[in-house]
Amino acid sequence: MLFTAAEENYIKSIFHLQEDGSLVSTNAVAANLHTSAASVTDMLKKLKSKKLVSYEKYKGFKLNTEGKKTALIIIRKHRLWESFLVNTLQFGWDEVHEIADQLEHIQSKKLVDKLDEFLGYPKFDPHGDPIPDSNGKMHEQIQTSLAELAIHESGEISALGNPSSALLELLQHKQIQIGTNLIVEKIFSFDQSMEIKMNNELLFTISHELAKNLFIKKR
Amino acid sequence: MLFTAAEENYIKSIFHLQEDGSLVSTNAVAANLHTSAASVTDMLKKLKSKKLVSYEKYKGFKLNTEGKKTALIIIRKHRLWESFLVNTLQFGWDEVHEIADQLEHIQSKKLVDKLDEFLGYPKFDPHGDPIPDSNGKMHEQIQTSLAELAIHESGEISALGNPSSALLELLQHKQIQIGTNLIVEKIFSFDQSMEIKMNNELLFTISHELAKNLFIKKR
DNA sequence: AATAAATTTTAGACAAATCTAAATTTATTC
DNA sequence: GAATAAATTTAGATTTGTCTAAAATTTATT
Repeated sequence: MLFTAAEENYIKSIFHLQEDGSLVSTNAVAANLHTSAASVTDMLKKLKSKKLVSYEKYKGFKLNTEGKKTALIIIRKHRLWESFLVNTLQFGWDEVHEIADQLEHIQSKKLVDKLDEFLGYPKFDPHGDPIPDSNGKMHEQIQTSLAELAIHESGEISALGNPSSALLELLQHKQIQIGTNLIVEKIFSFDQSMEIKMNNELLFTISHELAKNLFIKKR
Repeated sequence: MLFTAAEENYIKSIFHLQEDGSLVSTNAVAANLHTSAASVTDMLKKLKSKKLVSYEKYKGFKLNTEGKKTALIIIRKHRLWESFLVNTLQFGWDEVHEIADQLEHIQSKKLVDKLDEFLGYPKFDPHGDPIPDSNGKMHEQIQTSLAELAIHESGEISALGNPSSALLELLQHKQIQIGTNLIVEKIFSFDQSMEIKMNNELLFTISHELAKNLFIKKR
């Protein structure tokens, strides 16, 4: 099923506003999209007829299963394009949102999947938000970042937050990879840098910035 | 000045139809964009009011200087995105046109310039068409068709005469692409078909029809 | 519980881009 | 050069997405 850019913007907005399973209000969406409440009502009728939301007059609304699936496809595109803009084209993380808001509406599943592959299947975008995979599944942040580990805790590196070329270069040089075992030996309160023992032998100092981008399966 | 996707499509179409400085007809644009003549007339009034075309009722029309400048910006975007899709994301050159037709409408000069830089400032797109630089200047290329080469002459494929999907499919299958080096080994007077050695190893027979559609930079 | 306030929906209008059918202008042919 | 054909424009409608103002409904407050 294909949707217009306007429809997709409403779907995305509703998704972000229905944090848990709660109902969303007309005014909330209107404020979020900088549009009028009347426009939201109009669009809701359309989304209801397309079976993406459950909605009854005056009672609030929320995305149904199909609507959520659609939202995740759009969010996947948005976050992959943001990753591309920051990691590949060297944009600052603060200047990519507007452009990604346009790029997310490009219609081509193959393009998105090839972009994902090119970027190295990143799990998180430059803002640290999780990127849904091609089935709409997100790596829920059950994964702990290394930065959240306490002293003497140990685990195994399971994912990279943001596989930019700069990060990959650093990891390559230090021979850190997915599967590497580590234990936190010390944390300096001054800059929150950590001393980490890798595979029971090598001792590294790791910046807080880097630690936030290394995801760990605890043991 | 910003334009809608619809406006940009008409501007691009008129640009391609006014080869030299000739006037373009309503029907020609309608056919090119698969729309009705009435729609073209409507849009022409709009483009005239925005001072992009010179146009008088029933007399034909053409882009003025500002219109041509705008067209070149759109064409630059289209061809850079095609280069990205083929060179970076490994799309076949026969499957990128539709996607580039969407991407060319993304509004961000900075994005286009950064993409250009990332791609290494390419002068020609995967179909061999010249890419305007950020000032709208194109590297015009004096090209010979393969059919005009004499025996033992050599060169490099630099463009396609008529990149139809049928032609693209043939080239894709034979792994012939822009940049492929070749030398004419033999020409059969019977049907003017040629034996061509590609990249100093592969030997192909090429029909006169195909040779006329392959443009060569001689060496 | 009645009234006031806030929220939401409806009604009617508008701009963009498109269409079909009819009218107009230009081109062609006998 | 008049009749006919082709191309172009106009007139009137339609769809999408938006708006404002008014009406309907829900929620909050005396």
